[in-house]
Amino acid sequence: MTADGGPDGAEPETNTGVLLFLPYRALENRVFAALAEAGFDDFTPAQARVLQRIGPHGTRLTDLAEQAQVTKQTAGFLVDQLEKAGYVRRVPDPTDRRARLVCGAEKAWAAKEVADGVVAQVEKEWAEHLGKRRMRQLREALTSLREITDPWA
Amino acid sequence: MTADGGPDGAEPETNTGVLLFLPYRALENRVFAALAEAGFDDFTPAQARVLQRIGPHGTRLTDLAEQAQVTKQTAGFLVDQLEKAGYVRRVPDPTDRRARLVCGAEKAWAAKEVADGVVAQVEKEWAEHLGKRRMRQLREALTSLREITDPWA
DNA sequence: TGACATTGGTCAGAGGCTCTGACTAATTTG
DNA sequence: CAAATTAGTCAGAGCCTCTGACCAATGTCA
Repeated sequence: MTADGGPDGAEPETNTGVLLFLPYRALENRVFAALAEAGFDDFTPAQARVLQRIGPHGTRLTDLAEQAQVTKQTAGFLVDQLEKAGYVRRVPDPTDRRARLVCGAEKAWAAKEVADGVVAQVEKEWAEHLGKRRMRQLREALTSLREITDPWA
Repeated sequence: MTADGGPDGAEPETNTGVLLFLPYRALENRVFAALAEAGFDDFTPAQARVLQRIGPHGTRLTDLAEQAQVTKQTAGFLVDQLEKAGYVRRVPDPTDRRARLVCGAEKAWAAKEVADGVVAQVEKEWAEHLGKRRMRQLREALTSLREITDPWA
C-alpha cells in the first residue's frame, strides 16, 4: 500500500507518509536506546507515548488518551504502570472533583533530560546532512503542516 | 519527553520528532478511514504495516519482519491472518527451498489502489496549504534524510 | 430547584500483538 | 563433510487495546 506500485511495476515517487515515518522511527529508536542505556529501561514504548504527553503542570487522563489516540481505559492502564514505576503521580484536579491530574515525577524529568539530549544530537546530525538552510526549511514546512494535521494545535 | 520542557517552563521549539509524527499519523488515519469505508475493514493496523511492505514480486517473511521492525514470529503471525483474510498467499521461493515468498493477492492490490488515491488526495491538500514550492522542498529534504535514517535505503 | 444529559474516570472481560526460547530444515562456509 | 548460518515454525507468557457497563461530579435548562 506504499511504495513500488502494484503488479504493474512502474516505480513512482515514494509516498510522503513513508518519507515522514522513516526519520521519525529512526529518531525514536535512538531516543529509546539512549534511555535504556541511561537506566530508564523500566517502561515500554506504549507507556512512553503517554508519558511524553504529560504537560509541565499535569494533564488529565482524558486529555492524555485523546492526544495519544487511545481509549481512556487504555490510558488509565498505562498510567497505572507509570505510577508504579515512579514516573508519574495522580493529584486531585482543584477545578473539578471528578478529575485527577497526571503529573510527571522527578524520574520523568530526569528521563526527559536524557531524551532531549539525544533529540538535540540527532537534529544536529540531520542539520549536518541537510545543511542548515534545508533543515530550517524542513522544520518550517512541518510546522506549517501542523496547522492542518494536528487537531490539538 | 517531547514538547513544552519540564518544570522550568521556557517553551522551546517543538521537537522535530513530533513534527514528523503528526502529519504521518494524520495521513495514516485518513487512509485507514477510507479503506474501512471502501469495505477493507477486515485487517488491523499491525497487519497493514506488514502488508504495506510486500513488494510486487513477493517478499520473504524475514525481510518483512526486519522492515516492519518486529520479530519473524510476529511477522509470521500477522501474515497468517492476512492469508486467512485473502490479502496474501505464500509461494515457494524458487531460489531457496527453506524460504517462501509472501505475495500480495488481488484483494491487496485493490486495497492499495484505494489507499494510493487517498494518499494522492492528502498530498494535494498539503501542497495547497504549503504551496507547491515548499511541498517540493519538504519531500526533497525528507528524501535526503532517508539516506541516513533508512537502513533499507 | 430538580430532572436530564454530559463528562471524568474505573472495573471486568475478551481478543490482538509481540516477545523469548526452543526447534527443524535448507544453505553456506571452511 | 562438519559446523555455522539462515528461513521459518511452535509454544507460552505478558503487554496492549478495545467494548460494554458502571459510578460520581458537573453542566444545562425549564
